[in-house]
Amino acid sequence: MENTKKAVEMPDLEILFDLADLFKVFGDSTRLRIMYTISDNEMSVLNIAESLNMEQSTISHQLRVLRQNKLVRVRRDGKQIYYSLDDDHVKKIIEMGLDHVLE
Amino acid sequence: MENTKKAVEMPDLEILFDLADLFKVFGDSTRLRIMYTISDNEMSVLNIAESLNMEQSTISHQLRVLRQNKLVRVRRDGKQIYYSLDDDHVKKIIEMGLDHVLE
DNA sequence: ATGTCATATGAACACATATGCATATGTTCA
DNA sequence: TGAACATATGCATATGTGTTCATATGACAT
Repeated sequence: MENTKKAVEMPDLEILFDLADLFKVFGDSTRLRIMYTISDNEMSVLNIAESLNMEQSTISHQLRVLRQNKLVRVRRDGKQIYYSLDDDHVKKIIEMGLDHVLE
Repeated sequence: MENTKKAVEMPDLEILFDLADLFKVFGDSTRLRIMYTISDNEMSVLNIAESLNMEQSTISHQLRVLRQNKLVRVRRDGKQIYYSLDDDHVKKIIEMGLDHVLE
């Protein structure tokens, strides 16, 4: 074999759009902070807002984005709604990026 | 141990901004297409543009973004400048995202 | 040096997006 | 039912971003 690199076929355009949309979600520091905040424990919206010292509505807006992209789990308990990271998959994506940034 | 999830410490804000900036780069379908195009072979700017059926300047602008984020390697040969993906690291980030999108 | 080709850059525009304010929705408890 | 609390949503706005056009920069050959 001349070339050791495997040819990676380009996914369909539609999938590429979805992929770009996914990475867009990770491309905002507020959302990253939210993800870190709920990475080990679920948290209510207000708790997240206080923890990050930001407006409740800002957090709520961004949580919606995370929800729509299936990156968080949601659980209602009375008046409060608790959010947590959906899976370790999400953490891995972040860690991969972090590796690149830190090197 | 009650909680099996490891507590992941939140990186400093400055690093989070860098991290968000990195993911922003992946958050555009044109740049993703460019990355796929040069993932197994280096390619000249014009070749990339023709291959994706886009303006040369559009590609050039986006290649600059990729360059600034150290995601591509650059090699000059005469009048042409050849771009290739910087490392397999980049591919892994894309694949991670793809896994999430396709599931 | 001049013309030609390849690439990069600047400006302008259209479009997307993050945030904050005000308010609506939904839940609990009295 | 009504008050109090938690969350979500609509709107307005400021800021960011992708693309195109025109042009500059740089390299090569004659």
